[in-house]
Amino acid sequence: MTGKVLVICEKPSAAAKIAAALSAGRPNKREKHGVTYYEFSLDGKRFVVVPALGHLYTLKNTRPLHTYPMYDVEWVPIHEADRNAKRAEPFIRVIRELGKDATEFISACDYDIEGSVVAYNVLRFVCGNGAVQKAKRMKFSTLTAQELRKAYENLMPRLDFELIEAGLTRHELDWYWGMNLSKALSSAVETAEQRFVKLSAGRVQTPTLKILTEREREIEEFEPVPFWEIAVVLRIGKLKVKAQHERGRFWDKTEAERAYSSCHGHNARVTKIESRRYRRNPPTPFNLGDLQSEAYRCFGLSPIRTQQIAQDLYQAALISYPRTSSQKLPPVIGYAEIIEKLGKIGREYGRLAAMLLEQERLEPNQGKKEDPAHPAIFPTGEPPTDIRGAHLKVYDLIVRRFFSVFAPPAVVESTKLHLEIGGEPFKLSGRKILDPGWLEFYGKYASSEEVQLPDVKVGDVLKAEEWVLEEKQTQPPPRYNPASIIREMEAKHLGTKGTRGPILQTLYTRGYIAGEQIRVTELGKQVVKALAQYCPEILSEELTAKFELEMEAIQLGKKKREEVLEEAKRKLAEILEKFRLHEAEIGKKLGEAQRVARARSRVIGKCPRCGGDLRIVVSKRSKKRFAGCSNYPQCDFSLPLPQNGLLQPLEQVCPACQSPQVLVRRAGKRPYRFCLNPECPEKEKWRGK
DNA sequence: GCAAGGTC
Repeated sequence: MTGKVLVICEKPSAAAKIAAALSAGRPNKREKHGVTYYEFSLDGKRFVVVPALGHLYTLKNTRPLHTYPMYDVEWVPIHEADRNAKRAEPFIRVIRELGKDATEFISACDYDIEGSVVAYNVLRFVCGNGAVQKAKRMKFSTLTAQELRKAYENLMPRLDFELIEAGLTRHELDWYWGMNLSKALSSAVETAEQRFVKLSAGRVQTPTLKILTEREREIEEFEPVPFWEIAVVLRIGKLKVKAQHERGRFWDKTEAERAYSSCHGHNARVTKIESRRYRRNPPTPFNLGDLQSEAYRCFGLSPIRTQQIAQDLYQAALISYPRTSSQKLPPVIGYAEIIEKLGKIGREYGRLAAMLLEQERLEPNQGKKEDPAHPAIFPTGEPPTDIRGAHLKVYDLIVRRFFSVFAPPAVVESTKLHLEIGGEPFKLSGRKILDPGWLEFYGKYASSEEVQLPDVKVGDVLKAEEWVLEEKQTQPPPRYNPASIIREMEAKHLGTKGTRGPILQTLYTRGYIAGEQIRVTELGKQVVKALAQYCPEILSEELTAKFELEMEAIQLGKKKREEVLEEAKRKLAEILEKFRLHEAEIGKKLGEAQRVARARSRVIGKCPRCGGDLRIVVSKRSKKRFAGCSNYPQCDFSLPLPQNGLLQPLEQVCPACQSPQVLVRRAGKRPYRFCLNPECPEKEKWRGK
């Protein structure tokens, strides 16, 4: 053997696949300091394939961030900057030890700007000694053996420096903008009120907050307009149906009343029947965003919780890599084999799998979105052994979705009956599923419901039972919920698949937003207002777009990193200077808003004794927390609260007893609902056990 | 303290 090749991979699972592909399935698996790596020989050389764990290095300020602006940052091992990143340390150690006598280096991280930076930092900070100049690059778009081997055969002779430069710039720009603006916000409150409030702004979080604030404004400014609707309840045999006036909304009350009195007391006559058949195509394979959206719709799981569950399922080898944006399933994953294995898991899966395997062809209905390193999420076919609760629900959703994408389209017939009631035109719409196709595979997660229509023909007279004139009001646009805002972020290219959930969580943690139906707090509004005045750039998703253009220019060699960074510093200096001049007034408003938001976040519900606000209070004497009335000492109503974990008031009252509830979040545990009523019938059940 | 990005 004449040399030693060190292959650096993005993560442990990628290292396993890359080693297997290059060694034709025969790598020697080894372990050092708890890190698994692989060895084999190839082309007369000794290969060592090691994993990173995503970014092993991060940007850190070289001196304390007491004042702004501040641009002095350096790359440090991530465990030195983040106490929760201890597990990264052994990876650096292992790579250092194995790389000592390496003669060649290959960057085999994901082929995107972050992956390029992961490998580059490892090469320059861990391997040293010209590793950067010597290193070659593997370029692949999925981690399949075939493509990995091809990538090795067509090895790029040098690192992808253009991509690396773009990535380094992205990190620094985000740090400059985010840290400095965050510091400016917090400093403003400190100047005005001599107290510290943790505030933040950033390229992704702030435009997201802006979108939510805009919706808040639309809702506040919304003026409802009254309208009238006319419905007639018809009975045909056992079937009871509701026909609507063809005009839908009447904006004029007298017109509505005139139409109502015309039809009142009359039966309906069928004047025309229109029906049309159409196909509803199967859904596309899940990427992380789609899974988060569906898990929220079907189970009410928050995007961040779904992400955790998917990660757990992935680590249990039950599903493929979940942090993907791909909606495509390449044939190499082996459709039939997975479906067969899933079929053995249970009777229902068995029945569905058999139906799919009987089809002439297995071809997934793929979506348009792609991912540089991973296919869409799919079940591996491994039998789940010990999964329960939400994990089981998400697993089932993923399996059924996987089945569905191979199933035929559903055939639906929609029918519209035109009716005449006392000279007024009415309509009755129905939907019938002629062939369920994929709907049967998606099962209870499919939303399409049939609307049954009576079997009638033109000229038939249907008996009317009830005539209804209803006054309604136009509704404001709906509030975003965690799933819909994440979809919006994706549509506007804000954040990445893995960061959208956590960034939304940051907005909650800062107290900028609250509630399942997301409302922007007074604090969130004031942050947006202050930034709108002094730094409109950070509010708009265009900053992300601008960043992308700059990154592209760097990748094309049209711009230099230093140039882009200097430009950002100049811009920020200008913005921050103006901001500082108004620190006191900005800080006063932010501080006041923070108090309002904090007070509101403690309100759990109404006091059942006096109607005041029931709030979370911490006892001065015992330091214990309890729910107390805002009218204390006039009203001394109180209830006990759990003492451990973070409490989050819930909008919905307890389904069993209609009392207010809080969500209890404890580190590493599943959040649970706590009903304030000590006598809640649900708790009685538990006591009995 | 404070971002956004990767990872488990």
